Amino acid sequence: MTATLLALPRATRQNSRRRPLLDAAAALFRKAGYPGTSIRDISAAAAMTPGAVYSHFPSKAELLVAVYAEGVARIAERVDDATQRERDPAKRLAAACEAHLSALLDGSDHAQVLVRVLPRDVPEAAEELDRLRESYEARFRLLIDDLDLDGETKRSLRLLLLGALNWAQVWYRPGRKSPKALAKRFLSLINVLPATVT
Amino acid sequence: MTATLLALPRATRQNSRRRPLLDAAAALFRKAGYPGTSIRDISAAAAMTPGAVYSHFPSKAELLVAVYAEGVARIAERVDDATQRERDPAKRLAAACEAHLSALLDGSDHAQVLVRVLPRDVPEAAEELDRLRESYEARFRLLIDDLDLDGETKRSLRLLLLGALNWAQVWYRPGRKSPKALAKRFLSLINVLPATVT
Amino acid sequence: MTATLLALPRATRQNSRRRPLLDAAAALFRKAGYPGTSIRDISAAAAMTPGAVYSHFPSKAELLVAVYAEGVARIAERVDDATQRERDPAKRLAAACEAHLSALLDGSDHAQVLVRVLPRDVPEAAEELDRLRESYEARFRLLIDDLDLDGETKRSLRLLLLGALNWAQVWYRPGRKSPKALAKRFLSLINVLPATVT
Amino acid sequence: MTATLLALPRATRQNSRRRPLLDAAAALFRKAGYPGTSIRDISAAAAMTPGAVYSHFPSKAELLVAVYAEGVARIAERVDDATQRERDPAKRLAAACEAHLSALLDGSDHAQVLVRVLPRDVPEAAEELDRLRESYEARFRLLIDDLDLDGETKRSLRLLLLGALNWAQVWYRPGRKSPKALAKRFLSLINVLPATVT
DNA sequence: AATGAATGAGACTTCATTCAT
DNA sequence: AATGAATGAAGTCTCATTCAT
Repeated sequence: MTATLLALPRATRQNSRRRPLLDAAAALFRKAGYPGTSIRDISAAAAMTPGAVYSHFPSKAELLVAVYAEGVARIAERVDDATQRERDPAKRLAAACEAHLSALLDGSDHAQVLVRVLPRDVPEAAEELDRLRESYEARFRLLIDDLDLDGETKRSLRLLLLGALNWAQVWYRPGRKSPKALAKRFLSLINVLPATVT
Repeated sequence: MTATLLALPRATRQNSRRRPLLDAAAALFRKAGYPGTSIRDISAAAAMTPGAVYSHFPSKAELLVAVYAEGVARIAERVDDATQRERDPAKRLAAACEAHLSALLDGSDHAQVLVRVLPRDVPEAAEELDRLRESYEARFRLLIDDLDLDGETKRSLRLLLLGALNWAQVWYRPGRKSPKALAKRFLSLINVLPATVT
Repeated sequence: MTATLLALPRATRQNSRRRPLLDAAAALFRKAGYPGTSIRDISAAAAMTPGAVYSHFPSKAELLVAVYAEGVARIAERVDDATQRERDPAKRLAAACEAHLSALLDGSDHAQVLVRVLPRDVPEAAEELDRLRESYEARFRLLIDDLDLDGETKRSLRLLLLGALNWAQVWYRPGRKSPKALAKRFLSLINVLPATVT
Repeated sequence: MTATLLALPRATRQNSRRRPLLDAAAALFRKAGYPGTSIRDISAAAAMTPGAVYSHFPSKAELLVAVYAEGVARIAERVDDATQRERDPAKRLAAACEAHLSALLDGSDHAQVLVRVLPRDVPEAAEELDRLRESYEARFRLLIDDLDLDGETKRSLRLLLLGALNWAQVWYRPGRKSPKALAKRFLSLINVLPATVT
């Protein structure tokens, strides 16, 4: 058994505590926001000492960046997955919106942090966080580009949809209506999309 | 007459520093958010000592509540003003959206704080802040109630519009396009509104 | 009516708020101790502003001294009253102990402050407070001097009795046994006093 | 062996500053009382920064509780030691009283804090402090239970003795008479104890 | 990779007191 | 005699981060 442990690839052992740390941080950032979460809180939730956190991340802001990056990866995976099942551009956009909202309201803590913690509230990392968000939202640019609309309308449509969906985290309470159904409802109000998308 | 003479200066003195204090707080909360703004920052901006702040407000959270209340009053005034100029329900809603977005992006610091600082980030005051926001957003409930739509559509329309508008504070950069024009663009994408509203 | 008010002797009007102030201070000092009571607390309880307190007393410590002085006067009056009804020295001491304990546990806030707030906890006024206490406790010196005991025994008896009685404020809870009965009990344990004193 | 080597320094390091911290706090609490002692005072006396105190105790009140607990341990040890040398119940009680008074007037700062700081002056910790005091004073209950007295007399005797002894801290000045001699004097005045106890 | 103690700055808040009015 | 705002110092405590071990 000891032999097995020692034989594991170095990287695996090294990062063995990185995973729980990242998850604990994601859970707390989502619940209490970035300033509302202390390194002590995170380390306690991950069963470490505060100092140990710095063996994995050089600062609290970098830890947030890592959570953000994972959030992007997770939500992107869900959106990409939903998108690939459709061929019609409007249906692809609709599927993306549904997956997006599901992830933000119901999904992993990491994904929810994308909207719970806004870059402007973490000046030290704002640029990086914006980059990460943008790398994800680029999907919506592309999806909307496939629609037969003029440029200004495309931009407005993107901002309208993402804004309405992201803001849902402010008012959403679980139980009433599923995120998917909410997204469908929103889409049904858009006049540049065919009524058949949902 | 004597009473008037004695009462006036007193009333003036009493509130003389409350106004700059409130304004300084609004400016800083808008710029840096609630946790990003310290009592020291505020008192310095209002040319007071930190302790003096507590002659006017019993806590930082109560100071925020006062800013919120004023923000609500200011944005409500602008929206009400715009609304009263129209008779057609759809046009009234459109005017409200334009005024709302103008206030949030261009208007007084106090109004902008409504969207810059979210209740969930200030647990001690969250309930009160939510009440204040709701007292303002009730206007949109009423405006949408005048449209000829079913209840579920009304609710979705309200959430879609307010979400998209509120979220604009996240991506908006002054210069490009006016808040009013942005709002018009958003409204033009809504299929339950006549194309003539804007 | 106005005429009446103005016609009152000057001193009376001047000190009209001194009484409620003193009483409020006594009540709060008794309940919460000296450091546990702020000028704000006192002024609020007396329906004044904090600044107004300084129209009557130059400092918080001096206010305490005034309460102490009144406490001494009140407890002294009760003890003197009880004492004068007896002729036998031992009975006079017993009556004094009973009155003393009654005043400390049941009596006016002012008297209770004598034991609730100890001079050592208010360095600025310690000397004055000690003087006041001593001026009161002198009664017990005199009463015990009338007993037929040697000097060292007199001193020990005084310290034993006053200590036991004063400390009662620490453990006493109303309801069980009356202060008078408690004092009698204590006295019945003293061998230099005749069994008939109580 | 390796374990021992690694474990010892660690254990040593862990508690190395707790001891001076506790001692500094005890000394200051005894001298100036609880509200009269600031965390800054304590940390300075222990050659730490104020923040470092919180590596050892979560609050000032908890620090006091720790001092109290040690005070109880120390005075209890002295009383138990004195008690064990005697067989006769009355003599055991007398020995306890002498040890008790010695500890309170002459003993370690920690023990003196038991009487210098009263639970009622620290509301946040009052319950815990009372528990600690009671756990110590239980000894006197037991010692007095061994005397041949009725219940009410036992209770009065305990309160009389402990009160008189504890109050000594208020008037005692070193030099005149030893604590032991004082305790003997007090005991000699008690009629339910044989004259031979001292 | 981890510990736990420590730092140093800074957080909010309280308080006795002062003072112009 | 009173007001209410202000001061200035000090209060307890938190926090991200560092570092010897």
